[in-house]
This record gives sequence, structure tokens and C-alpha cells, in this order.
Amino acid sequence: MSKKDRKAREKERRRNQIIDAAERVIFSKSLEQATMDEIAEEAELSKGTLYLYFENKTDLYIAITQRGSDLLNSKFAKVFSGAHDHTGLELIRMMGETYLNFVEEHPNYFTAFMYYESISNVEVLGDSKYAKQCDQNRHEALNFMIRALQIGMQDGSVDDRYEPKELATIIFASTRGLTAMTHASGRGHYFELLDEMEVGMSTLFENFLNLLVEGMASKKELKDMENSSK
Amino acid sequence: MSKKDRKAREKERRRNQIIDAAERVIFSKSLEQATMDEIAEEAELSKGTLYLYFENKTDLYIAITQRGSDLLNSKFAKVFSGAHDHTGLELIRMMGETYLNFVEEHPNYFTAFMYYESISNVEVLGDSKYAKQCDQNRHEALNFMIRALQIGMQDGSVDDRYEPKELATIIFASTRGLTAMTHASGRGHYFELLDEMEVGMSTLFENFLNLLVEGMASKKELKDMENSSK
DNA sequence: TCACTTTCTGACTGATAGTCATTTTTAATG
DNA sequence: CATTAAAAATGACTATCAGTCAGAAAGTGA
Repeated sequence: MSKKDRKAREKERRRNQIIDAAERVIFSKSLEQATMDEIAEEAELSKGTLYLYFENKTDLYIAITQRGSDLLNSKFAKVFSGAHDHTGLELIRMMGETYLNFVEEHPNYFTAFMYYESISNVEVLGDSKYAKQCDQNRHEALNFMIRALQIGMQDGSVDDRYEPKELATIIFASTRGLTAMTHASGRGHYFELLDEMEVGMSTLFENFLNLLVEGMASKKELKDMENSSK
Repeated sequence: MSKKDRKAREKERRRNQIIDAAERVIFSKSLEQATMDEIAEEAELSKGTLYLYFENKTDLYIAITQRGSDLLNSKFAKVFSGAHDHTGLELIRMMGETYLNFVEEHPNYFTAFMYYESISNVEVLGDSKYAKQCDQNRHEALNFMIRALQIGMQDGSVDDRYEPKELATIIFASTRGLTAMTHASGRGHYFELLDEMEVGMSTLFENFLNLLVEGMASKKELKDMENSSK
């Protein structure tokens, strides 16, 4: 039994070694410019071996995507580990900040996320377990957000006339839009737009969160905020 | 002189004929699956000729992207042609709806937008005139939004403690996030998330706009809305 | 008709994703 | 330790396709 286990562990280590090498090569260039031969050399293996562990180049890249997805979710989880000290509204804000930090610290993983979602028809993915885990993570992230909203409705920080699932989906998607812009601007896009404003992405993001918060905060909470700012 | 003009016009027609063919082929499959040989055949030209009109495959795809971008902007412009009958806040809402409709009617163009923004470093684009026009259009779209906000601040429908440029950028990016989700769900992504909710993307989008509107509406406007709903 | 320019062609090249028959390594058995 | 079977790894090979370029065809003007 443990023999099999060891085998499985070694196989897993090999797999990770390949993903490590692939990250180094692909992140230093780009998916298109990186070749499987290069990745094989970086991993100190032959090309054929890569194909023993991954269906094809895309599959390998999705394995990288999954790593990023796992990492992001672990950060979300950390936010919730201290959930008791915060209102639901604060948790939402913290999740947003976590996301923005992630994009700034791990732009290459975010690039991978974008590639993943750009895959035009899901059939291309086949039944990739990496893709499944990514979808699973996304689902979990949304659940975190739903939970935060429910907490907020309990503690009175979020207006309870909203449907938590719906609101969570909206926040999720719009936050994603902001992070995508942050990411793109870091790659040279949107230069003209953001350059004209003296504010950086993080200020912009802060204002975005404030805007959302004003929209979804309960009337009571708003009154509190108004008072405390005076 | 007019000789040269005619020549230029014919060249332009050829170019469009190629883009037409490329759209048919690429939209029916995907960028990666479409080959230049196929596109050439569809255009009833030889492959070599394609390269007289476009730098490379990406350049050709960006020409398609520009078409989509032009189309979207013309729709935005139409919203503004009747600007006098609407408040600034209404214009913002109409722009959002226009965007969502566009994604639903022209998903292939939106796919192209996503590809364009996913280009990891802008140097790849070189000095493509198509890319320049896309950036120009994006800039113009943002200006439409800024204008709508300014109108809204004038007519009292938008809270004037916001900075129009900043707010426009935020709305722009977050709306983009929602449309991206709409697009992705149409391609089979996010299935699990959206399936659980009985609401469709357009309802979700409507609620998103309401949320934004509440966040950015002036207090006066909110009071009006409250009264009228009673 | 000739000479010159512009446009077009398609066979060719180079790069690279993916394959598979063969070799090497590992592990188990007597 | 020697033998053998299974598992893992290899790298030469194939197929595909983006991009090229020398030469053909079409257009233009005298």
C-alpha cells in the first residue's frame, strides 16, 4: 500500500517539477513564445516526458492556472479566518483588496486566468482536472462572498433587500473588471486613460469599493458612516 | 489625382474583402483553429496576397477587432445623439445596456476584444494602425461616459462630489467585468454559478446598474426615486 | 506592341506541437 | 546477485502551419 503511495508522491513531485519549469519559461516570455522543448530543457527532461504528465501545452498551462487559482483562494480563506473581528461589509472590502494585491503581486497568474476564461468553448478543455479545480475555486470564492454578504445582513452592515447570491455575483464580476484593468495597465494597455488621471489604480479601486459600499450599505450603516466622518 | 484615389479605394476594398473572409473563417472556428490558407481560400486569393495587406495573422485579427470596436462606438454615439431627452444618470444606464446588448449580439467581436487586451506586452502590437484605432475608440468611449457624468452633475442626477474621470473609469471597468461574465457564460463558463440563480444575466446587469446608481446618485435624486416608488 | 509597374501567386522554408518505437531505470523474485 | 517484467524516459520523426520570395500575371501608358 505505502509502496503505491510513494510512487504516487514521486509522480506528483515530477509533475510539480515540470510545472515549476513551465512557469519559469512561460512567465519569462509568454505562452506563445515558450516552446515545449525549452520547458523540457528547463525541467531537465525530454519533451516526450512532458506528454506523459500533461495532455498538451494548454493542459500544462491550465495546471499553472490552477496553482494561481489555489493561491488566490488560500488568500481569500485567510481573510475569513479572522471573520469574527469584522463586519460583513468589511469582509467584502478586504476580499476586494486581496484580489487587487494578488493581481499586483502575481500578474503572471492573472494573465493565466484571463487566458483560461478566454477559451472560447469549454469543450476544448475536455475533462481536465486542472480546469475542474479552477472552476471549483471560482465557485468557492463566490461562496466566500455570499457568506460575507450574509454576515453583513446579519450584522446590519449590508442592506438586506438584496439577494446575496445575486449581489455576490455582481460584486465578483465588477471587481474582476477593475482588477483586469489594473492588470492591463501594468502591461502597457490603457496607458492614455490612466496617465491623464493623477490617481493610481489602488486609489481608483478604493473609490470603486466605496461606490459599491454606498450602493449596498444599509441606510443605518450609511447614517453611521456619515456621523463618524463628521 | 483621382487615379490615385481610385487605386486607394480599390486597395481598401480588397482589404475589407480579406477581413470579411477572415471573420467568416475565424468566427466559425476560433483564432487558433483558423489557418491563413483557409482564410485565403475563403477570400479567393492566395496566401501570399494576405501578407501584402496585413503584417501577420495577429494584425489581421486586430483589424477585425477594430471593426467591432468601431461598431460598438457607433452605438455609443447613437445613445448620445438623443442626449437632450435624458438625464446624465439615464445616459450612463443606456450606455451600459448598449454594451450588454453588444456582447449578446456580437459575441465574436467581444472575444476579439478580450484577445486584444490579453496581449501581454503592447510591443507585440508594434505600430499597428488597427490597434491605434482600437485604443482611440476606447478613449472615446470613456469620454462619452465622462460627458454623461458631467451632464448628470449639471442636471443633479449624479452626485458632484465625485471626480468625473475617475468615476467614469470605474464604471467603465466594472461594466466590462459584467459584460465579460455575460460573454463567458454564453460560452459555457461560469455555468455552475449562474445556473443556480434563476435570474439571467440581463436581470443581474440591471441590478448592477441599480447598485451603481445608488452609489453615485445625488442624495436629492435618491429622495426623488424613493418618493416616486411609493 | 513594348516597357515598366503593380499585384498576385504558390511552392518553399523554418519552427514547433505532438507521437511512438526504442532504450533506460526501477522493482520484484528466486 | 542475476533475471525479468513493468514503468519511466527518450529523442528522432511527422504533420501542420505561419510567413517568404522569386517569378508569373495583370494593369498602365506611350
